[in-house]
Amino acid sequence: MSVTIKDVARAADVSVATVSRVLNKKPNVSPDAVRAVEAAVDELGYSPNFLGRDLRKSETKRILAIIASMRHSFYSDVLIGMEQAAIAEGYDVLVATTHDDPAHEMRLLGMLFSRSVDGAVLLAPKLDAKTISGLAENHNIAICLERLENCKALTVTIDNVRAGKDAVSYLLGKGHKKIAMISTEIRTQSSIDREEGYRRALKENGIQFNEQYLYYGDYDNESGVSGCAALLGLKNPPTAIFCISDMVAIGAMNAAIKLRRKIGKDIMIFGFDNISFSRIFSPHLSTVEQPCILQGRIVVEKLIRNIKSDARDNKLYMLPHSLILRESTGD
Amino acid sequence: MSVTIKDVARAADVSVATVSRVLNKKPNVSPDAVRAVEAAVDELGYSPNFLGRDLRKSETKRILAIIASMRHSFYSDVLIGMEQAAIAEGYDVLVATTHDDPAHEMRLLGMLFSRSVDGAVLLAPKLDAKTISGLAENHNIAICLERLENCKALTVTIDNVRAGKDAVSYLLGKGHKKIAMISTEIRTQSSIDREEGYRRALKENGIQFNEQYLYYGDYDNESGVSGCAALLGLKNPPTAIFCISDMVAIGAMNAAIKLRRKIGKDIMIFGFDNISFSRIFSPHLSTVEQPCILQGRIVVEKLIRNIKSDARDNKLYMLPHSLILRESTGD
DNA sequence: AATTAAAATGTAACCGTTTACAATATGCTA
DNA sequence: TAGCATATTGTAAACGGTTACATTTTAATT
Repeated sequence: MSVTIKDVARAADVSVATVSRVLNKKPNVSPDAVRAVEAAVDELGYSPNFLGRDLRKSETKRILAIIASMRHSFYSDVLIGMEQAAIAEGYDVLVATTHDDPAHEMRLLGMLFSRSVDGAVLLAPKLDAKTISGLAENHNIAICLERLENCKALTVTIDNVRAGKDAVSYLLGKGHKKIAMISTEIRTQSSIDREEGYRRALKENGIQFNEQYLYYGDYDNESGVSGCAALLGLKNPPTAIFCISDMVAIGAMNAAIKLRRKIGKDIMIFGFDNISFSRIFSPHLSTVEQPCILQGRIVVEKLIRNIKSDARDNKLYMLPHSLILRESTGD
Repeated sequence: MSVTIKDVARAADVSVATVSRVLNKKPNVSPDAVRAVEAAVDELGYSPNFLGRDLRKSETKRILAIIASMRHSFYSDVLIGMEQAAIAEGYDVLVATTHDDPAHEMRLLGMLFSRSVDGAVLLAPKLDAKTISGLAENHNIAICLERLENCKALTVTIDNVRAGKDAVSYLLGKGHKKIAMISTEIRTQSSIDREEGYRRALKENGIQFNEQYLYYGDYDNESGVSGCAALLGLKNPPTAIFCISDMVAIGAMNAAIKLRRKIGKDIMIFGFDNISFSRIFSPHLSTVEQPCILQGRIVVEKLIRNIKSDARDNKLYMLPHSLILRESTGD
């Protein structure tokens, strides 16, 4: 059917070993042989079957990035970082989506178990810590953009407690005392951590936590709309809202505008992620920026180190975040 | 090192053939053997090495989707459709990004040539028609979301000429005579086609094409901003603008707002893609919707059919689009 | 020219599966 | 119980590469 290394060997009148050596640019092969092989390769339009190679070498030089969906655009930057690091080491990055289904996430991890890839990075996993911990003992798994409590697996993320605290502290510093938060119903660790940061900032400034100021939704726009509407409808409404994501923050701004509040004046809105829309939407959104590209680069660098060595680094790495201040907080 | 089918065979006290039969649920294997093998598999934590299997069977049951970047969120829906069709046929879909670099696109196609995947779908390819035509002769390649002039490769897209014509005709139907278009500098076929649709709509309604009304930028927000500003700055400004993408349209709306035009009244804006932001942004955007999920599903169905048979279907399929009318055209 | 080291090449085993084919075990019929 | 069909099992050859090792060729040294 398809042309193999044997066909090339025959055409070039050399052995398969020589062909392999030429193809892999190994030393100790004569210029004549190189020419003959290259000619045969062109002639026949040969390209090596990686299944054979990968099987023999027991490595694929491929890393799988497992993401929930392509909707969330900041995965894009993480991917860029992952690819930079991967290409530098001669690896390729493949992406697969779980559509928020832990079962599908597990199915995709099957590519790792079946040795179709050398390692996998879970971007914001849906599987629980215990499961992943177990798998990470025997496989090259890493987690990025999220941490899992009590999960012994290589993890690269930011310090969401600090990030939440920084954002809220900034609002406090501007003199706000009535600060609300729109968080998520789903208890991801990043939400828990950002909430914890919110609480700590209040506490350290001697402000009593107010149950009514904590609204639960999801990461999407509609949650921001309904959350903001609910919060501003309170008898004693907040003057600032810290949102779990930029999408939520944009929803919140839309709701505030509809209620004729002057954003950045009557009401401050703080987002999280610094998605590209946060500076397209008017007013421009203040937000927390994660170093996405860097996280991607680091996680792949460390994962590849794990793949290459037998000692497994399964530590937690937290990278620095930063605040981006724009119109929505009056800046 | 790692546990193989031989280890399982030894532990279950059967031959590797029997293990393989159990694993693949082949008939004619005794209940005893099934039990023994399953016990051994659990015991040893065995999972089959697909490199071996794939090599032997010369198939991977994997399809690669090659996209420019994850920035453009509507790829997400196409992916969903692709996965639906793939999973129904027992295939997996992997994604890889080119970052708009044709060389990288070619590198990724290498996964196809090296038989690491059974087929590849190019979502909006950057390689030229001739190159792809050549490759498609010997490989299972398909194109989606874009067509290439004179490219003999399986293609699934919409009729962009009609789509452009429909959008502009709608504006004409509302009585507008001065209709501009913001297109792209880069001559992708979809841009060319949508422009052609724009021209045809004008022509059929007896309106002279006005060079000044055709602005060239890219697919991003900033092009919309500068394009709209330029168009509205003309001595004889248009009263409606058809934009090559929703991102551009949103930029255009931002510019129009800044210039204190009432969108949907003083100026109509029409987008393309129906991205989720088009109904979040205020005013809501009128736009052309492509059947993304359907395109994904169809392209994979047909690609898998090609993979399974030896006859190669390399025709062009155009799926129906629709107009979504919202506030930005006064609806 | 003989000796020897170095360079180039080839042979064949191996990676982990699947599967054609052969061999054995089982059940049924007469 | 022999004879035969059928069900179950095992053996070994692929699949397409890489690479250790053996072998041949070439170049260098005397």
